[in-house]
Amino acid sequence: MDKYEKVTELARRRGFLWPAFELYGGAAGFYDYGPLGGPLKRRIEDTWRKFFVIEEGFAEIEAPTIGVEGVFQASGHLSGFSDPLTSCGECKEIYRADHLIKHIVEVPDALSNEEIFNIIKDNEIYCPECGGNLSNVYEFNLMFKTMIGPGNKMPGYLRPETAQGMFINFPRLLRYFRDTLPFAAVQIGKSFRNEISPRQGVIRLREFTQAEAEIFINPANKTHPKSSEVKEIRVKFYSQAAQERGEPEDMTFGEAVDCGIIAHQVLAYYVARTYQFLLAVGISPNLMRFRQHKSDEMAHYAADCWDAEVFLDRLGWIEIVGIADRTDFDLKAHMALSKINLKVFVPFNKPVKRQKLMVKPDMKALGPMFKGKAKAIADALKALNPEDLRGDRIKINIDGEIVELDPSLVSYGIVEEEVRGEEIIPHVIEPSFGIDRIIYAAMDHAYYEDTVEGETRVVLRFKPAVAPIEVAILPLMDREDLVAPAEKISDELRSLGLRIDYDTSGSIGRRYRRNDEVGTPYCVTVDYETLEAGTITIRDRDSMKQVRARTDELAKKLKALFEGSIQFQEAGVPINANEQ
RNA sequence: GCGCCGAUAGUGUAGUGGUUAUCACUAGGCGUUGCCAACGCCUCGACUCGGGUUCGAAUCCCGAUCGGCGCACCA
Repeated sequence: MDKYEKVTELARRRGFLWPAFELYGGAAGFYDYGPLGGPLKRRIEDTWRKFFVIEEGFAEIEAPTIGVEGVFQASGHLSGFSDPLTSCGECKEIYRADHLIKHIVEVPDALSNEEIFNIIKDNEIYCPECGGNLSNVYEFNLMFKTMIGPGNKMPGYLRPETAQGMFINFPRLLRYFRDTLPFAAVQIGKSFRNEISPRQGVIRLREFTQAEAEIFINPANKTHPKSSEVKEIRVKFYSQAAQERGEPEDMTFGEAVDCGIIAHQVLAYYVARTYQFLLAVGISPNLMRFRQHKSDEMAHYAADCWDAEVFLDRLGWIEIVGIADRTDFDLKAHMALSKINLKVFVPFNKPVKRQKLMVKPDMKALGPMFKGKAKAIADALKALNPEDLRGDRIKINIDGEIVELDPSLVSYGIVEEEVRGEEIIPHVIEPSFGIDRIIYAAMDHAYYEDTVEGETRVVLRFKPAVAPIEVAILPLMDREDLVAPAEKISDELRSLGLRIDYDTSGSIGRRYRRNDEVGTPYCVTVDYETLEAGTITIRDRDSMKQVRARTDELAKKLKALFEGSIQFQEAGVPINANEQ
């Protein structure tokens, strides 16, 4: 059994991840989070919130998972997500139908499936592999479609990314942030892609969870005020050049920006924050690297794009986060389709004085003269240069018709005006996290086996901040005199908000092993000394060592352990379990 | 979507055209047990689904579903 199998088997058996709809035969690409997977996911999301909502001050919003057509027309998902396919009747090979006719038609995108098929037939195109006949052209769209309301009037689509929710709320977000750049909004939620062939468990899902941030910045200033806080952090960069060589290179974020490997400070800062977040949820730094998109895989509008990749047993290097400078692509697209101004007014430090040509058409004269065309003529006049306005006759072109005017019909002059700022379209830095993949990676990297007295001990070495169970309360034996105080301790710790598991079944060793397997950082045992001396023992998952502490100090000690303000040995008096 | 391979308790497995489907671990109960998967007894628990062949199918055949691998896809 390889590690992938061990981890997925453990995840299934102990209630982290379950294939969805098992009762009815299942469906590929859908998973349930079980009683331990649910809390693990929530705690990883909460850690993300701590990093990006609390510490970075980004605004968390929640948009519908179903979007109307315009959203995905503008985003490009409706056209870009829908590929015309054709397959060979002989060898069953599948082809992009539009790619087969690229040498015949300039823009195959513009054609219907039927037109593409006709071109394939008329030009006698056969299967490039075996020469067989090609089937009808059909559409495969990765968007899940539905209907909003009765009557099939309004199509809706399950969102393929959470990002659009931030883009289409841009005007309200801008107002919320008092019309000032930079600002950012985030969203944690479900996205949906009707993948052709979901594989590899939770790595490729049809319904999955994303945590995305859209950071709107002024394109003229791609520096970050906190970049000095991360510039000494050293990671493995797998830049375009490094990929050519086949070897990632170790350097600090400061160096990566200085030598131009990362496009700019803002991008570097959020790549660094991503690194810190991934460490916080238990991704191993040795099994992590940052890979730059090659120019041919980068979206055409992106200025630079870095993926956080983790190494997973059997699966290899898997992308878990993408951090892209999407420039002004998204806002421009929504501006073009919605006709809503999504620009931001950015004031200059000092107002600029500027000479400006002022053209004043004499509307009183032009109106009666040209009637309906008067406005078009006036607009054309305003667009002219001073040279054109001089001379005996002014010639303008209105929809191909040359109109000649007497110069007396328009007056003009140079005026001085004060310009206080300019309208810009913000650029967007987008860190996009695949939460499900991060959860799987956190389990894979936490998985650990050792051998104790000839038995294999399986441990998930979760960070306490993400462990689904934080403390197990275990009466040494299932006896009333031990059970009663143990229940009391459980209730007290629960009232403090700790995730407690209380277990009396089987031997103490068996319960330790069970808790190791689900990653419980600390086990507390209640024994006869609890009754006599008012003390309990605390057991550390990773070292299997125990200390004895006062029962009335337990909550305080646990809190300190979780905060990392004390070492385990400082939580009480060390004891050697084997001597007892 | 295509090709190859697979599917038996919670997990890992044995096995067969014909009595009540094997074993281990797990889980639950009782007893025992003073700190790292102890022990004894008891108990729960499965042939992925649909169709066909057959007197009889969990076993053979076909299809579907799910999973693994390869190809394709991954805006």
